[in-house]
Amino acid sequence: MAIHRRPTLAAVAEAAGVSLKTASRVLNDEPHVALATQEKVRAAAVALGFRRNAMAVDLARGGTTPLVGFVTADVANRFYASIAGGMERALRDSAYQLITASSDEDPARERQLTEALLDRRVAALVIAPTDADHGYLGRELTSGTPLVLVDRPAAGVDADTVVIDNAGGVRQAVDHLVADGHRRVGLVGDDPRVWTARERHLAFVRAMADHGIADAERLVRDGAHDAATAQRSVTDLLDVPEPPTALLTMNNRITVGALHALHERRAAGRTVPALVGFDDFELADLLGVTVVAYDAAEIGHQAALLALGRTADPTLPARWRTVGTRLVVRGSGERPPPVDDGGPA
Amino acid sequence: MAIHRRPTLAAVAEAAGVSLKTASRVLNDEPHVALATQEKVRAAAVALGFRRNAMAVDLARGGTTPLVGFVTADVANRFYASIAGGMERALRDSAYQLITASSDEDPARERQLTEALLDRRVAALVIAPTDADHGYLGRELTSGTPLVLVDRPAAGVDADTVVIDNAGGVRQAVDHLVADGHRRVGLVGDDPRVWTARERHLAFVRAMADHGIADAERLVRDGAHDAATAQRSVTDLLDVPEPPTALLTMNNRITVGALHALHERRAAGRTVPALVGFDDFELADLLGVTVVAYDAAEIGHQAALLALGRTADPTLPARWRTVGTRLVVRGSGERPPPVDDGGPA
DNA sequence: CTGTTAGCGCTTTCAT
DNA sequence: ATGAAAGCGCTAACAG
Repeated sequence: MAIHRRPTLAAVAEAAGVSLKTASRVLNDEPHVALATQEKVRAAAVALGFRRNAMAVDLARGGTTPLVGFVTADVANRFYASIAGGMERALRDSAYQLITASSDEDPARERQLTEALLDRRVAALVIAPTDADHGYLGRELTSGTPLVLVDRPAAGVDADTVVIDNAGGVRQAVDHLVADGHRRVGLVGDDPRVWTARERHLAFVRAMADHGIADAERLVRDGAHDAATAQRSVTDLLDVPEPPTALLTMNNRITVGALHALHERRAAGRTVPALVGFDDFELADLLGVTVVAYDAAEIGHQAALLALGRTADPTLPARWRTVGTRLVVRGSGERPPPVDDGGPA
Repeated sequence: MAIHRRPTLAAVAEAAGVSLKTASRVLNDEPHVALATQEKVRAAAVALGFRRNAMAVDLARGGTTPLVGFVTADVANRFYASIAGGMERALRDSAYQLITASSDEDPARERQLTEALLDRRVAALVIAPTDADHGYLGRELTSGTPLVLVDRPAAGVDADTVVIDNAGGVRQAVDHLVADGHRRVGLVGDDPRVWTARERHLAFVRAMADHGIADAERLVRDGAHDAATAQRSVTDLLDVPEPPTALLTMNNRITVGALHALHERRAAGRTVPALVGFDDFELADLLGVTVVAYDAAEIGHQAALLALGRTADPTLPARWRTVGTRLVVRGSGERPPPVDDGGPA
C-alpha cells in the first residue's frame, strides 16, 4: 500500500458532501449540527483516517500550544526524572501536556532547546538550568512566555524558581552529627560552579560556626562531580592529620563514591567515620545510610503550579518556592566519634 | 512593561522597510540579499525581539516537524531514561530533536499521547509500549509516520522494534549457576502480563531443561511488580521443601526486593542462596551482586537509527534489533550450593 | 537583488 | 443548521 499524504479536513468535508466549516464543527463537537450530518462527517473522517493537524489548529487559534516544555539538565538522572514525574502528574488534570528535552548539562544546547521550544510557542517553559549565564532568558526572548527555573536559580534572570532548602538540609545534618559529639566534620562537595554546591558549602560553614567550630573550611573538599572523584576526595580527607570523625557528602553521586571509599577502608581493617549524605537513593536503606532526603517530585509539582499560575496571570511578580528536607536516620550517621577524639573540650 | 503579542515577520519587515519575503530571506540565511538590507532586517528583528513561529514554518514547509517523539512508559525509571539518553545522543547530529512524554504505564494515556504527537506531525514516533493491545497503531493511524517500538513489541503491530536479548541473558545466568553445581534454581519474575517477563520466564524453563532439569517451573514465582512484593516472593520461595540453592531475579526492582529478603535472612543467621539479577543497577558493585547487564542507551541508539532510516525510506520492511547482554560476576552469583544439596546425582 | 501572489490546514467572523 | 471569506505566520514559486 502506498503511503499517501495525510487527508485534510477539506478532504473529509468533500467526502461527506458538506462544507469545510461543517466538518470542523462536527470534529470539534460544536453544537448546532444535524445528527445525520454529524454521522456522515464522522464516517468520512474514519474512512479516510483523518487526524487533525495540531499545528494548523494552534496557529489558527492564535498561535499558542497546550504544551509545557521542560528543559532537563540530564534525562538519565533520577533527580530530574522525578521532577519531570511531579510536573507530569500536576499537569495531568490541566489542559496542558508536558514535553521534555535534555540539555545534557551543555549550556549551548540548553539555550538551543529553550529557543526551539519557545519558537514552538509552548504555553510555559520550565528549565533546570546549567550553570552558565542566563542573561539571554530576558523578557525579549521569552516575551511573556511563563518561565520557571528548578533546582537552581539562573544568573541574571528574575523568574519563578523552585529550589530545595539546601541550607536547612545541611543544618539538619550538621546538628545531628554535632549532637552525637562530632567536632571534626568533613564535607565532600560537588564542583563549586554548581549553585547548589556553593549553597551547601556555605550553609555548612555557617552551621558549624553556629556550633562554635570556626575552622570548618579545613575539612572541606570541593570539586567532586562524579563518584570516582568523590571516592578519592574521601580517601584524601581521611588521611589528613586530625581527620574528620564524620563526613557530609553533598549529593548522591558523592555519597556513592564515599561508600566505596569507606568500604575499602573497612576491608583494610581501619575505622570509618560517620556518614550523612545529601539526597536519598535506592538501597540507602539496605546499606544503612543516613541521609538528608526531600521529595524531588514535589519540586516538579510546585514548578507546574507556578507555570500554570503564570499562564493564567502573566503579570505576577517572580515567586520563589522552597521544598523542605528531612533527616532519615539509618545508622551510618549515628557512629559517635572515638572517645579520645573530637569530644567536648 | 506590558506583555505585547509576539512580533511577526511582517512586523520585522515593516520596521526594516522591506518586503516580507526579503525579511524571510535574511532570517533564513538565504543568499542574494544585499548586505545593507541584511543588516537592516537583523537590527529590526533584534529590536523587536522577533522569534520565528516554528508552527507556521513547518506548516508552510509541508506540514512535518523536525521532531522525534518518544512515549516513555515511565519518566522516572532509569531504564527508560537511559533509552531516551541514547536516542538523544544518536539524534544530536541529525536535523531532528527528541521530545519525550510519559504514559506512566497507562495504556489509555499512552494512546492519547501517541495521538497527540501524531497530530503534531512528529517526523517519527518511538514508543515503549505498555502491555495493552496496540492494534490501534495501524497504518491508518500512523499513516506513514515512522514508528519504532522499544523494549517490548506491540501486539498487533508490525513495526520496527528494538529489544534486549532476553533469552540470551537468561541463558547466561542459568548456565553460570548450573556450572557452579546448582540444580535447584528459583526464578522471581515480574507480572506475566509484561512481555519481557514472559520471555524471560520461558527462556528460563528452556535453559533449565537443556541442562536436564525438567521441573524448573516448580521454583518459579511470577507477579512481583515491585520490590516489596518481590521480597515476599523470595521469602516464600526459600521456605518451600527442597528450596532453591540459587535465585534468578528478573529485573532490578525484583533484585532489590530480593536483596532485602536475603539481608533479613542473613541477619537471622540463615544461609542465603546464590543470586543473579537481570538488569544492572547502581551500587550493585558495592553490594557484590552478579547481574546480567546490557546497555540500555544502546536500545535508544538503535531505535533512533531505525527511526531515521525510515524517515529516509518509509517503504522499508519492519526491522528487528536485539541488544546483547553480558554476565557481570561480582560474588553473589558464585556461591556454590551446599554439598549435600543439588550436587550432581 | 527584491517583491507579489498563492497557499500550508485549520478556525474564526459573519452571513444565510 | 450550514457555508463563504478572511486570516493565523510563514514559505514557495514566480515574476521583475
